[in-house]
Amino acid sequence: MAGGARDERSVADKLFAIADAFAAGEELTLSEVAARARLPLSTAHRLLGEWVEWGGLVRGDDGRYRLGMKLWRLGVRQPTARRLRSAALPYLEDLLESTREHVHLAVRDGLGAVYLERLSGRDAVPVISEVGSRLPLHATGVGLVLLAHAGEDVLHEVLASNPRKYLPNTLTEERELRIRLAEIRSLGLSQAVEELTRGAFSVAAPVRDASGEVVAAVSIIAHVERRGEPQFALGVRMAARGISTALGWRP
Amino acid sequence: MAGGARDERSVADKLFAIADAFAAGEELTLSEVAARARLPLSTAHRLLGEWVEWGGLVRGDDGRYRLGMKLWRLGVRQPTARRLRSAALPYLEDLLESTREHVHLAVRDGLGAVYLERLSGRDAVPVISEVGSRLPLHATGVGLVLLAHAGEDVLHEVLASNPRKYLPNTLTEERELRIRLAEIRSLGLSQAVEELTRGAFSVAAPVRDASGEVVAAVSIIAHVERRGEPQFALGVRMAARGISTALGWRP
DNA sequence: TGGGACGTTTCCACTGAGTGGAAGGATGCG
DNA sequence: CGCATCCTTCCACTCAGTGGAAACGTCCCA
Repeated sequence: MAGGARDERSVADKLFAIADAFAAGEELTLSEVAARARLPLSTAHRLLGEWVEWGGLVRGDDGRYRLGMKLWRLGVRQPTARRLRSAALPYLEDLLESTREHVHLAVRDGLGAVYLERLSGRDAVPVISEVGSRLPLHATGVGLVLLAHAGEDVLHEVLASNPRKYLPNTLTEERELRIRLAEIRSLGLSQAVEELTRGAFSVAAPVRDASGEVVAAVSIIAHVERRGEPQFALGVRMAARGISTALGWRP
Repeated sequence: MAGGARDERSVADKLFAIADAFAAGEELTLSEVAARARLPLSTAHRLLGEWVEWGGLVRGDDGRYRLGMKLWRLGVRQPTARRLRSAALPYLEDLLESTREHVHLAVRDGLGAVYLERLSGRDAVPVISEVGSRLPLHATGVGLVLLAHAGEDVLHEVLASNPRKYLPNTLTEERELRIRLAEIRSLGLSQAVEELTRGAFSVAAPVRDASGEVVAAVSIIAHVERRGEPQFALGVRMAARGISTALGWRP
C-alpha cells in the first residue's frame, strides 16, 4: 500500500528523470536507473517498461537498458542540428581533406558549446570533444566565437559561473576576455594556443544564417607545431563563409 | 470538469505520442500536436509545457514547438549508433574521397534499414536516403545485405509485408530474393542497378563486430554510367573490412 | 547441496495527480 | 466591429499511478 511520503514530481518528470539517467549513453540496470532517477524500484521498473514498449529504450539480453534506435532517430531529426549539419558537411569535409586535423561544428546551448559534428584526421591531436558533448564557452575556439556574438547577458553568466582555468592560456578574467572577444569580432576569427588542450592550437570562425545572426562556429584543432601554416586561418574562414552562404546569408 | 470518456492511454503513452508527432522533425503548433497525438487541447498544452520545461522541446518565437538540443544530445549518444559511427567515419571518408559519390552506413531496425551516416560528393545522384531515415530492406543495397545476414524469420516478415516494387529491378518475389540473398552471402557483396533510385547503382557490403555477427552495412550509390569502374566494389569491401576490424572482428 | 545476499518482478489498496470540457483571452481578417 | 481561429486557464471529479512489501530468480561460496 501507498503509505509514506508521495513523490512531488509528476509522471512526466519521472519519465524525464529516467531519460536523463541515460544522458551519458551508458547501459544501466534497473537498480542503477532507479538510483539515478531517485525512484523506488517498482516505479522505475514500470516506467522503464513503458519506455521500452515505446521503443525509446531497449532491454539487452543481459537485462540492461540502453537508448534505442527510436530516440536516436528522433534526435537526429532535430531541425537546427540537421539543417546546420547538412549545410556544413561538404565544407567540413573539404577542410578535413586540406588539413587532416580535427574539424568542428558547434552551436551555443546555454553556457556551453555543443559539438554538432566532428571530423578527424587519423593522426590528429587527442582532444576531449566529441559529437554531442558540451564544453565551456570560454575555453574553446568555437565557444569564444559563439560567446563573442552572444548577448552581454551570456558573458555575464559565464563570468558569474566561475570559469575554470584549464591551462595557463585559458582566459578567465573579465578584462582579458572582453579584449579577446572584441578582437574576435573585429577579425572575424579566433586564434588561440593551448587554451583547453595541451599541444594544440585552434582557429575558429562564426557561421551566420540568412538573418545575419551568428548561429554556429567552425573550428580546427591542430598540432601546435603546425601553427604557422597559412591554410588553417584561410580554410576555416572560407568554410565558415561557405556554410553561411549555404544558409542564405548575404554579406 | 472531467465528464466524458477518459482516454485509455497512460500519461507516458501520451507523452510518447507527442514525441512521435515530432518524428519528422517539423515545427508544430499546439493544435497540430494535439491533432497528431489525438489529445484534447488542454491536455496537449499541459504536456507540451512539461516537455519544454525539461528541454526536450523548445517553443519558438512564433509559438511553434520543435525538438530541442536535449533530445538531439540524448539521441546522438545512443551506443550502437555512436560506436558504429565513430569506428566507421574514417573509412567512410576515405571512400568518399576516392569516389565522390554517396557513402552510406546503415543498420537494421525491424523491417527497415536505418541510415546512421551519409556522406555525399557534391555531384552525387539525388537519392532519398538521409541520416535517420528508414528505407525498406528489400529495395536498397544496405537493406539486402542486412536481410541476407538476418534470420529466416525476418525474411518471412518482409515477404509477408507485401514489399513494394519501386522500379522494374526491385526484387519482391520470394524465389528471386532468396537467390539474390544467397549470392550476397557467398560473394560478401551486393551489387545492383536501379533497385530504388533511377540512374543509380549500388554496391554494399556487411560489417561484422567482434562476435562475427553482421551489425551494419556500408554502401555506395553512384551514377549508373560509372558502374564499370573497379574502385567501387573494391573500396566498399575494404571499408567494410576495415570497420569490422575496428570493431574487433577477426577473420 | 543448502543458505544467504542481491537484483528483479508482481501485487494491491489508497489517494491526489491528471484530466478535459468549458469559459475566457488574444490575435487576425474582411 | 463582429466573427473565426487559436491559445491559455480553471476546476471538480475520479481512476491511474503509486510504492512498500512479499514472492521470485540467480549467483556465489562453504
